[in-house]
Amino acid sequence: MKKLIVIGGATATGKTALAIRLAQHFNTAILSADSRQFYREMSIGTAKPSTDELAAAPHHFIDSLSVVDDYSVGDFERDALAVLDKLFLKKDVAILVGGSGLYLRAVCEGLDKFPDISGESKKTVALGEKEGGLVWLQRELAQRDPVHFAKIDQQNPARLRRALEVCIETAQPYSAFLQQGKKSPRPFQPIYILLELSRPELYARIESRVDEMIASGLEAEARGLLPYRHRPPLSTVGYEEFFDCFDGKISREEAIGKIKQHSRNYAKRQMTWFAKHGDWKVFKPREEAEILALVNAGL
RNA sequence: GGUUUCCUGGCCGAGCGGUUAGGCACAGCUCUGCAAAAGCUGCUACAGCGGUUCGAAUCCGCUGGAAACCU
Repeated sequence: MKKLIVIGGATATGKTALAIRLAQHFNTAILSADSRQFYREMSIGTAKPSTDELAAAPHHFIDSLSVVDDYSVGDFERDALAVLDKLFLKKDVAILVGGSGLYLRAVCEGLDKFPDISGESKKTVALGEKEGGLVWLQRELAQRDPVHFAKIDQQNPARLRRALEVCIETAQPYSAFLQQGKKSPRPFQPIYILLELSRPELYARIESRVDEMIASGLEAEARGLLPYRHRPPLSTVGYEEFFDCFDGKISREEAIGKIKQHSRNYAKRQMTWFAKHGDWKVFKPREEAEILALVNAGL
């Protein structure tokens, strides 16, 4: 059975470095599951691997998209599986790294199959929401899919929107697509490795990493992306704060402080996700020897 | 020394006799296609001391602190 080494962890825990070491050791390639490092226009603010790091091992899904492209977890699941199929023709081990929990899960466990949503359906929902707000979304979904409506967070517009889009697109309830038969089985076995740092260590690393980003020119990168600020990938820590700064809403100093703060908030959410999803073996970033031992034991 | 204004939770900030204002932070959490997103929960403070009142962050007095102006 082929093995997929899955490396998770909050931002700034050292996932990139570990992935490269393991890729070199097993002479294999890395698949990035980072929902922001896909975009070639966003490098400094996403802590993308450096040119040297990219040269140190083959990488997939870094710079694979432009901020004007539409992309979703579903697309990623499909694309990643395709890459893995090819890779496993020649290798017994591959590596999947990233901080986007849902993306990791999509590859390892799979999501239920949903049809693509047309622009029409999205427009219908957007218009309804614009005119009727959250209440409209709630009423519509309650009517079209009472089963799912009862289960989800009814205060969360993003959840309501998505379910409603599926209902409108397919003229079937969203819940009809859930667990329709089993998710397609994976031709590999994941080995889950979670990198963890103590809260103080993590926060200190986030702080210094943000300082490095600033020194490397994050502000200029953000300025260049100002025309794309309303594209989904730009709702990202490190960019939104600078947009506010360019708008004159906050000072540069405040923006930097906010970036640090929001990175901590983000890291906390990631930790919550990883704690609740998946069967992770937890390590400190320095414990490379132990990690290798674990992986070898699994081979 | 005198006059005036101000003092609200970690921070910002409403309030002007009877309400948990609210936002941010912080902490905890949710999660099947915008996921670095989006959402939920917790966090009852009014500088101190007296007084008025059925009831005071809100009115009065004293004390302390801050700012402005005057001499």
